[in-house]
Amino acid sequence: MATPLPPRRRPTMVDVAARAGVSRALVSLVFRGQPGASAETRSRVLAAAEELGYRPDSAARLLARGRSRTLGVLMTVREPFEADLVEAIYPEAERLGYEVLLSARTPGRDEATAVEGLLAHRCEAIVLLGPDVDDAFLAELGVRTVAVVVGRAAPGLDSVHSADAEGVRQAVDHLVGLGHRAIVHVDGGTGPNAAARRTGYLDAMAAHGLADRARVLPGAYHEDAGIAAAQALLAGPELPTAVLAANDRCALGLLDTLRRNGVDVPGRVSVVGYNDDRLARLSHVDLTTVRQDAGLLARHAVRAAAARLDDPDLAPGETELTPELVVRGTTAPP
Amino acid sequence: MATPLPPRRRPTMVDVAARAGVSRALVSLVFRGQPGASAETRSRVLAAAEELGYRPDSAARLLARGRSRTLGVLMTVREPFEADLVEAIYPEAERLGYEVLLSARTPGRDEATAVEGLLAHRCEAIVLLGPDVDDAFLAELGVRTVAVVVGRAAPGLDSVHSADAEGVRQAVDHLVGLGHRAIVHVDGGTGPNAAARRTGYLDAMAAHGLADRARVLPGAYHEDAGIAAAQALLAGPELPTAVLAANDRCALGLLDTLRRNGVDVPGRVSVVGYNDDRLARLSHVDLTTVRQDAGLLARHAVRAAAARLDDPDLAPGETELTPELVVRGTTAPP
DNA sequence: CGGAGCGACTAGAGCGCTCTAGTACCACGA
DNA sequence: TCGTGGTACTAGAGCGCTCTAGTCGCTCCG
Repeated sequence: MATPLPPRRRPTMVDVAARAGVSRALVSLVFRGQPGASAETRSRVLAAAEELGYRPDSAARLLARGRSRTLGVLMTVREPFEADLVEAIYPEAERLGYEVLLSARTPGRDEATAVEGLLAHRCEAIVLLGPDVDDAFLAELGVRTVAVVVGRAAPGLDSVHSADAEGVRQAVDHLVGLGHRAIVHVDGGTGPNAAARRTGYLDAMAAHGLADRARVLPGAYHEDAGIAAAQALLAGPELPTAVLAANDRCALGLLDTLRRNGVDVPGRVSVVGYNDDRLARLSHVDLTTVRQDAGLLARHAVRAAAARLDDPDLAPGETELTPELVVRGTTAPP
Repeated sequence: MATPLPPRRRPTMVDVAARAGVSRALVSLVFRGQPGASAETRSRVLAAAEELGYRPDSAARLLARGRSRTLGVLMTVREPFEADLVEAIYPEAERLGYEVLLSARTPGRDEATAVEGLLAHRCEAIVLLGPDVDDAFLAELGVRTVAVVVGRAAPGLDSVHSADAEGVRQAVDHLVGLGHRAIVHVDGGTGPNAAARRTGYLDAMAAHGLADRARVLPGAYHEDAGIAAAQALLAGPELPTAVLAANDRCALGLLDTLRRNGVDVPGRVSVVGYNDDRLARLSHVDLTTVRQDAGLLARHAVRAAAARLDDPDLAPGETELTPELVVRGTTAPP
């Protein structure tokens, strides 16, 4: 019993072929589901593979076949809206016969690094979720590979995003309709689309003849920015009657800080978010927000990538989806 | 100008070698940072590669080299605590010379599928974050590859988790110390470690002579469970003075629902979470919770994987880290 | 002056697959 | 009898790398 375990080598096609008494090529055929093997042989091969615990090596497969049929997705690991997107990307990719590889940007790992990782693993196309990089980087990436940008426009590349200005306009319309005049916007700073949302806000205010009431507070796309903005508002001379946050996470920070300081929402101040991510929908949050349909965005992105892989000469397209205001419990007449 | 673009083939080592006027092998040497190339040649090779936009193909590299030096991580895309873990895994993996590939379980994509994807991409080891599968599956995986389980014990495999019973005990001690007697536990249902936390709670209560006051409410590891539990408590004959939630997300739902129903936290009811994920730390949440050190868990997990890859005969080990109660603003004397 | 030793470089096999171009065999029709 | 066409299968090249076993000049030393 002192025999050492055989060096538990991963079984290969050769092993399966030997065991099934056929050639390597036949095994390959069977595993690719191609015709040319009799039903009887097919099942013998499958059985042999099963017994050996064989599973095709995708590196070798990748190398041999020109294509990897793998989609790389660049994401942020703690962004609820991106989580919604990722969840919707998997089924659509599978439907089109693509695998998905995820790579996360984190505080210590920038987008370039994350993308390089995906590229080295031979992803045929990269889907970038809300990338926060400059257009030059994207353009260069677009030359090197197929890239689809989700969540913002990207000149020269395929992009899928929602009409931010339109979404913000709906939110402003809603608030004005309720009777609000003092409507503040906490913006997304230099984040993706922040500029679009900001100008959308300013334009919408102007359209209602409230250009002089417009007020933009510097913010960002996370809770802390909402907290800071709320504190700034509380410290100011007078609270606005409504706040339009850069996104839901920002709105959450804002909401909570206001409430903790005794400000009734929506009684005294109305709050509107942006994205309609899972957090906003939680019944205890019940945030009025602008919905971007994550499933639709994801499906469009995957399809754009697939279409471009099928035909590289396709002109890059910008898909703009119309967002939709979802009125919930954080808005009311002033 | 009608010349079609040359079929934008990805450049290979051969191209670089040709351009630099050296052999393929030399280029390989340079890219692996091995000695054996003069500084002058080295920079010529690098320059040629740069000009061509060459990047090593990791599929081919993987195939040629026996090892892929890639770690697969199974995660849930919307779990804040797992996000903390993932963020900590990257730097540690890099330090040890491993790449990281992420694969997400989602409602429509189970753990087995996610793991298969990683395996097909030749991950040498799989790190499973809070897997919700049975031990048989884990055991089988452990035979097929190197697997490290994070967040729960796994017989026969390497695992890294914190001492849940101990963490819960600290929380109960803290509450009892504040004067609480009516302490309810909203549990994690069938989720990983839920049982450990539940018995930890029951034991701790018993240790304080409060066995007959112990009360467990069925719950789960998400906000909705917290909301439901809060509603159940509010509908009950009498509110407890303290609630110990299954995790932070559950605590959050609970907290918010209580507050929205006019229950002062911590004035009337104290709430304790579990995990200390980023959400709990947000200043507007300020949750008293049991901290599991994500960074430490992640580092241990990566190191365990690496150690086992270096020496497959290593006995599998269970690392239990001691959690630590973090007292914040949601607990006070009854 | 004849190697030994060393640094710089190359040839070529092989990693586990895919895929094209076959071969072998069996009806079946003329 | 000989194709003819179809089905079942195989041989072997090649994907882009790595890595072992070299070769080719040098310098250096006894």
